Amino acid sequence: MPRPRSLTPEQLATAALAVIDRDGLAGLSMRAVAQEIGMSTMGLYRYVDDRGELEQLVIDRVLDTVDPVPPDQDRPWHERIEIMVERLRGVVGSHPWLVPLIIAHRHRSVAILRWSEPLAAILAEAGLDGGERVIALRSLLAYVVGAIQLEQLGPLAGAGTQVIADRAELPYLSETARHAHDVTTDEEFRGGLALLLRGIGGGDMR
Amino acid sequence: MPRPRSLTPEQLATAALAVIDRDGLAGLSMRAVAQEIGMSTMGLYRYVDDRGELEQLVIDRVLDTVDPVPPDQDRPWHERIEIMVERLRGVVGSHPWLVPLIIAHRHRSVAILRWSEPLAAILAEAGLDGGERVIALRSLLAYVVGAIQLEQLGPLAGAGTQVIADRAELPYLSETARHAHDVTTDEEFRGGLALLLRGIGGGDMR
DNA sequence: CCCTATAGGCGTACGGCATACGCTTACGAT
DNA sequence: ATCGTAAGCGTATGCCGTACGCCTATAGGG
Repeated sequence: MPRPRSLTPEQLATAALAVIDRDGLAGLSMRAVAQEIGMSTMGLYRYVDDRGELEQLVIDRVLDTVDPVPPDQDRPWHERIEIMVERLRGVVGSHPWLVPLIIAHRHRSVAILRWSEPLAAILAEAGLDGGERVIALRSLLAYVVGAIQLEQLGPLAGAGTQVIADRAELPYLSETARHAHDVTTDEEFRGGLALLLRGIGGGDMR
Repeated sequence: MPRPRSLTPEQLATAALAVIDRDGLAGLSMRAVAQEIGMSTMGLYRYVDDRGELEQLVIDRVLDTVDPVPPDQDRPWHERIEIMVERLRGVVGSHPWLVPLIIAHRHRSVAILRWSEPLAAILAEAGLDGGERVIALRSLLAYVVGAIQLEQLGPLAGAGTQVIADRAELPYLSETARHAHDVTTDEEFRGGLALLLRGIGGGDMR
């Protein structure tokens, strides 16, 4: 009977994402999103209760693009986990600004659960049960979350690493930093993941 | 010749930390800190250029309390790494509010470098060189950063885990969640770290 | 075809934030 | 006693999220 809505939640999320991609997370405000859409600021509040809900909309929209379909069962389990993890990293890595948002709203996102399900299944298939599986799953999550942030905040090949390399009072650390250029971002991520997977597999990648 | 300063940077950091511990990170503002000290808001700007510098002061003050002294050389290398990592976790864990600040300002903190140095040394002693050591060090850092955040944002024993346990459409994940109560926070953290260390050690903890 | 209930959309206003700018004032060296 | 310097403060600006109340477009019933 009344006036119909003129906006879908997707359009809202898309507009907010456009603002973030253009002006960074600091540029995200109710005013900016309203202007992006061409609506008044307060008009947005017909669609979301508050700013947090808009943020949730954005991260849902992004995380929904992570493919949750279990990879080919013929591959060894550690390869399958690597595939799943790389999918998440790929999606999040293409919107680095909103990593903090994802961290903050992670527990309210259904997409991340749908993504975790095949991970849990693969771990079960690898022979992990009960507490072992809990720990393996959480460790993977911790590694992914931490690695993406490290990558985004201070890339291995960045200026910060060079500063470390020049610090004579930290011999081992600076020597390590000097080798950082040999390691690409992808190698770093996959290398660390491989270490974790080797640990999960008991060392023999069974 | 001119009027002397009435505040040390430590006092400033202590006041800001008091505000955070009392009112949370959201309660941290130049006004709040000024009030805590008993000074006007703008008076603070004689000591810091902007809010970011005050945040840096706070996290330096906290991270400076992390013991960087290398542990007893007689212990096996993986135990020594565990000791170092637990020291960082202990300090950060007692100020959970400022985890986001630490993440954001990590690369400007000297304390974290002083803490990383023995870590790099121990890894070298474990036989890791060049790219291998780079990856191992970054992985440890990524794990620690991620695990502390996961722990703080959604404890394994918390309500979020229960919600997952009840989701019938995610059988493996919910079955995993049902075992979460068996795992304490410490076990989770050490368990994941042990997996990573096992991977670093090549599976045989040599 | 008009009427009207309903919800969409908007304007204004409030309190809080960081901080630029300029003034006043306490102080130590002369 | 005087004066240059830097400490500390008051005010103002332009952001922010959002509570509240108004106006109006619209679709269903008459």
